[in-house]
Amino acid sequence: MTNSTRVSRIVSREVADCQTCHLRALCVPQGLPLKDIAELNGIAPPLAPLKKHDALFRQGMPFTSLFAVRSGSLKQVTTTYTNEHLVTGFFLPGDLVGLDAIAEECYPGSAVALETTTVCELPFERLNELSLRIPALRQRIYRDLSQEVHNERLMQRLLLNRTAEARLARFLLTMSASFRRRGYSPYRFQLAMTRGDIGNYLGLSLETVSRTLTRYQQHELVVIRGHDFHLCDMKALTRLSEACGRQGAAQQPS
Amino acid sequence: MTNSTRVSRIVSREVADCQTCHLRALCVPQGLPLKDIAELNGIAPPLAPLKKHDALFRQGMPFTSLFAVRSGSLKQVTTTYTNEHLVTGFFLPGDLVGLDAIAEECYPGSAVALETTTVCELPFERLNELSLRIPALRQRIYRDLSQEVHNERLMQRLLLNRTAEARLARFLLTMSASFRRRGYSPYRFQLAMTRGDIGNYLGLSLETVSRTLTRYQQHELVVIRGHDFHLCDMKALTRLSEACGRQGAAQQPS
DNA sequence: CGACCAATTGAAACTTTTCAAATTGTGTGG
DNA sequence: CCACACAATTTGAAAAGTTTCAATTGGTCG
Repeated sequence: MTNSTRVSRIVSREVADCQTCHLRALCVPQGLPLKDIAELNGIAPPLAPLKKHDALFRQGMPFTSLFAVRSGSLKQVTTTYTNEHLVTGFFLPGDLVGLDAIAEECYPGSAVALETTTVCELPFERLNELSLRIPALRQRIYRDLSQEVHNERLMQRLLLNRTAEARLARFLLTMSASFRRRGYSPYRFQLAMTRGDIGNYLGLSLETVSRTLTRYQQHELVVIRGHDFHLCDMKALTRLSEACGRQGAAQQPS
Repeated sequence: MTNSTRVSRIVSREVADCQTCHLRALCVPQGLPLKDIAELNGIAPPLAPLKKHDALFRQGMPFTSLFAVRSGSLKQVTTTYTNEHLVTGFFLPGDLVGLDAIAEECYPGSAVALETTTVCELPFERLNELSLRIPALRQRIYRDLSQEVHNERLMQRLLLNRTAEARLARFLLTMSASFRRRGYSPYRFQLAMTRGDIGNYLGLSLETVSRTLTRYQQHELVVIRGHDFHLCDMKALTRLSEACGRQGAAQQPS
């Protein structure tokens, strides 16, 4: 349909720096010894920048690499066999994109740039080989994968039993924490995705997202100007995100 | 409180080497054929049977092993820091319990038997050692973990945008598929968990679960007697589970 | 049998979606 | 650079779905 989402994956392998890229890429939750990181240098060339709406990879393409986000952001969209488009994740600088492809041999969703975005490619074959020689790397991959499993599990449940207010509060706080971990301000950040993307991700209609955000502003919890987010009252947001508005959760299940 | 949920985990560590068994043991999504469960006996000795409400492990205990379910069933319950109890998964014979603990060093939830249940213990250290020598095994672990990530991601989104009717239909079909994979009838099976457990898992109140199930019966899609489930009209259930009752999904997110 | 827990059912309150329309923002071509 | 078209956002009001509260039934176990 729209050719603006064509795949642009032209590799420009002339980049030497990338040391920082590796560090950030592979040290998201926890670091890898520096001497091991050095070994990775050869294998992660940054790709040509993606423009907004460009796909890093498309659902169904054979899995070859993980990608570490250097700058910008992406969303992952999975199209189900019933032809629904589900936003299954957002990726910020430092995130590894493609982890959920390892099992499939193919990417189970498309990664689409939300803005101008640059990534490093980490060919999985090479990672695999390296992981034999570098125990810490193997451990790291295990950890990241397992971490994902756990995060998804918990996030899912947390969202399911919650009101729009709580979901959105949690979303904002999660984003805030991401930025904090990366050394950016947790109080003020830009989110390139649309209200529709957020709603899709959280299981809410875009109208509900808009309304809820408006209500937050009226209560002076946040100030939002387009894609510019300003968290003013983290405490209140935290309280909201924890309020278990619906049952099914707090009870003793047996 | 109730001492019936005491931890029973007696390890017997005499391990004979059997690569195939380990490999098969790791075939989580597919489940483990019944005849192979016997084979596991040598390497991964079954623990003393758990009685209903017994915990296989408790949230926070140091992670040491994965467990393969031999018979019976369990639920995993995670208690959040806000003291909510979330049912994060159900495990049937052939399932691997504990995958999401690898990242944490500790089990991120408690595994509680829903009925009399037997499991085999798979010490993770051994798996880890073996994975060094057996590339296929390492691949298998990667794959299973990644599969989980993907499944969780998709399941989450699918549930989030759906009505109670669709969620429950999907739940039943998922269970049905599990039983089919294990060689049991996909049309008739027993689920030991309570309506409350199901509701908690799906993000619905137990009343809604009950009502929806009743409605299914009125339309003759199923026959349910307590924990005895009878799926009569799989097609209709499938149709229901696919109906995207709410927006946020079907739209082109950009 | 009685106590207790799970399941069912009803009715009111509440939340979210849906539909519709107005407004703002953005990028492109003249 | 402006104007236009198109996308994203906001807002309103009615409809739909879910939860909550409350009461009842059914089953199990000591």
